[in-house]
Amino acid sequence: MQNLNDTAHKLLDVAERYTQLHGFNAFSYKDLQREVGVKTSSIHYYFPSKQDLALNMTERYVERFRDALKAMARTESNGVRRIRSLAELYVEAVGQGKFCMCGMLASDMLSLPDVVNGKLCEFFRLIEEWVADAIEIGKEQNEIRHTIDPKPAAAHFLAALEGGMLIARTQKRPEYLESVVTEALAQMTH
Amino acid sequence: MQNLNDTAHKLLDVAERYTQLHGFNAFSYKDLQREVGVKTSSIHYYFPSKQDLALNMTERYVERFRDALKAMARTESNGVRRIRSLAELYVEAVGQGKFCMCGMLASDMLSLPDVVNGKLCEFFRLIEEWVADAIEIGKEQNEIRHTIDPKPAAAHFLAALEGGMLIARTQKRPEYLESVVTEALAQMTH
DNA sequence: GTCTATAACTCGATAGAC
DNA sequence: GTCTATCGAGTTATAGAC
Repeated sequence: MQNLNDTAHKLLDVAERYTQLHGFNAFSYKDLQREVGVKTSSIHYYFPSKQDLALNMTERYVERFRDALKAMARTESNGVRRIRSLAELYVEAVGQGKFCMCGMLASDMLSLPDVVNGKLCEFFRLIEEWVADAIEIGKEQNEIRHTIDPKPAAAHFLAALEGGMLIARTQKRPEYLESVVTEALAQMTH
Repeated sequence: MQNLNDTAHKLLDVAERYTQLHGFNAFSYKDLQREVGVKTSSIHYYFPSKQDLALNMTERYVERFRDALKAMARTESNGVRRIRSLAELYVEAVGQGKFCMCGMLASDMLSLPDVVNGKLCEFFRLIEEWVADAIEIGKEQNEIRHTIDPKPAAAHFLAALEGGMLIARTQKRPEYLESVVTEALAQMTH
């Protein structure tokens, strides 16, 4: 991903935003041309096919998200608050009318190459394990109940996060997602 | 919805399946022509625009789902088992590689008319209230903890259901959704 | 109601000059 | 790297005969 120049990154930025707002199949190279100021034929120079664009976009996104998770783990040692800071990212995105980029791609999975689907699985597994770690820490800090099994609880939390985002966006109510997160944490803590 | 003839219903059947598998913008009138055996121009006779198709499809879906919920409530008086029977529908759909139709439309909401979006909100509210009722009953039957507040807990459960479906489908693992449901119920019950 | 024929448009993608 | 020009295919939608 680091072997892409400035123009390529701008193209991925716009593609990413369109994907989160409208879906990957709902924007065209012409949209990128209009927003970045580079002709569609030049876009094909960077990404020969739209599937190449999908793969590069997803790889960059997952890479950045992994870094963001590491940073959050570094700056927040409290398990529950660590989970809350992840949820903040999602709430903020919904506030901008966006859905999770990988969630959006997941809904379009049948029209995307398998390698992209693999990246989506990697993304979800990544967050799941990060949340499981945070839950484990929360248990050690005696804030999360000892009856909670970190792994399935993390899968459950991630599912609620993705689904809550989808529903909150539909209803144009970011508070919906906040309420889902609050309830999720309430059920896990004492 | 009852004022549609047999051909119209067949068209909606196929449109519904395509939407759940690929998304509303990922199939064309030509796909319907191939599967139903009616020319695309005839499809426009029933549904002048594709947005009309979207609205009719969604209205019929919500109407049928409402009936299915009523039937489940009638045949199952146990709150927890009632919730489980709803989850069964979702698990079965994932087993067929499908996503929730309204969840799929929710991801395409920006390309759909507002009236469809209204139907999606109605759908989610419908399920949420149904689940809240089931939780209330589960509390009365002393299976669900008295500390659980039905309304936010129902929103949380619905979110986990939708998100779990999305992730399970991505990973081609219906068991993922089953595990999410099991965890959700475990956290709510004693 | 269903058909043939076609309009009008958009899409991803390529060739080749600079 | 970026451009102009264009191809071929796909899309929704309409007109009009039967």
